[in-house]
Amino acid sequence: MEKYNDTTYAILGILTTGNRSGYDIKQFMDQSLNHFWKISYGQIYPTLKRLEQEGLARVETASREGKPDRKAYFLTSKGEGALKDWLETPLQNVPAERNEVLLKLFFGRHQSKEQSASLLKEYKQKLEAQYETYEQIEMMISGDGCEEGDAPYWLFTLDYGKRVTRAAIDWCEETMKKL
Amino acid sequence: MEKYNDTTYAILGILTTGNRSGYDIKQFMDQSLNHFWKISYGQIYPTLKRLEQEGLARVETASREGKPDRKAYFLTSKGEGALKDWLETPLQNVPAERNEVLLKLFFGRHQSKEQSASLLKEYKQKLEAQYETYEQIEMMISGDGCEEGDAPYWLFTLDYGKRVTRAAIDWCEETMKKL
DNA sequence: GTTCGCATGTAAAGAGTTACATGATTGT
DNA sequence: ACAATCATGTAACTCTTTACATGCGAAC
Repeated sequence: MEKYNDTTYAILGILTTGNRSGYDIKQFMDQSLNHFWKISYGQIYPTLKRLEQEGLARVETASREGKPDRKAYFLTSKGEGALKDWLETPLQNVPAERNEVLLKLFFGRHQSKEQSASLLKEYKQKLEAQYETYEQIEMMISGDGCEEGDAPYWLFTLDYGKRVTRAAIDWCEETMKKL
Repeated sequence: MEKYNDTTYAILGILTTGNRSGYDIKQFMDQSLNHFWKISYGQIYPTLKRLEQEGLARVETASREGKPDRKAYFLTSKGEGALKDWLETPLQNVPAERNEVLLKLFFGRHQSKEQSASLLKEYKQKLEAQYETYEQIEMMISGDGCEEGDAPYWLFTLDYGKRVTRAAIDWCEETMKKL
């Protein structure tokens, strides 16, 4: 069996949500998975092509006068199987996130306390904005029938984002005091 | 002025700590920056070469009979300037960390509750191991004269790691209950 | 005698972003 | 007129890892 990377499985998974075209997938990702998985068109379109070539998805091309074609991708049973296989595979690595703020603070000895403080302040603001975004998405999902289907799982991931972001905000505050 | 990426600045910064060779840099990174910045030899050696070519560092090669040469790199004043300039530049992006666990949980509808639970359990174990690693490094740094020099800043980054990891562990526990 | 630590480096492959190209429609 | 949204896609570039190549000395 071919090997795919996690990004490919992300796309495979999104196809189960009813988002069918490359464009749809990008939209959906920007709204829902953005806090833990980003992706660009430069990956989406070639990946969809490959999925189709290898029988994990089939495509329906709708020609619409004037407008560009709209290609809708659908998972095949082989595709569904591949997704489930991947879901079952144990975790490989919990990869360290790269954090520019920590990297700069690590070398903070070489700058003034004020500079370190403004770095933390800037970071805190971005984290707070992120936190609000999570709350907004949460409200959108929570609305209708959130006890069923995908919604509970989506809310779990948002809860993660909120908790971790909250912890980071607290750290910013505490660290500013210690400087 | 040339443009460098954050990885290059990480190496530049490490040169201020007294770690001089490519090998030293890798060792130091694996011990101290591992939780927010990883790097491979494939990046270190070419980067050091470039730093030297562009005058940010100079190199002293020690030929030792039998053994391979040992190259020690030292920051030039130009290199120190470049590091300080980078430290002052505002944050560009707080890039979303990619998280395989969240990605799998997001599509949790397509697997059994038991499978989702074991995913979380596995993740929790890795996080707890990570937490312990942070505590061990913390103890090593805390030992001698930790009020001076780089130590306080290094402890800040470890505190971040601990807080965020703790939040993630809590989330694992809570989410397992909700499944 | 084999593995581990020291110590350097390169080549190839994979992953991912950015910029570009095309072109219709809709709203300001 | 101009920008935004819809919609597809490719090429070039950057970043990063992995695998390989070399070879000594010490420990087991």
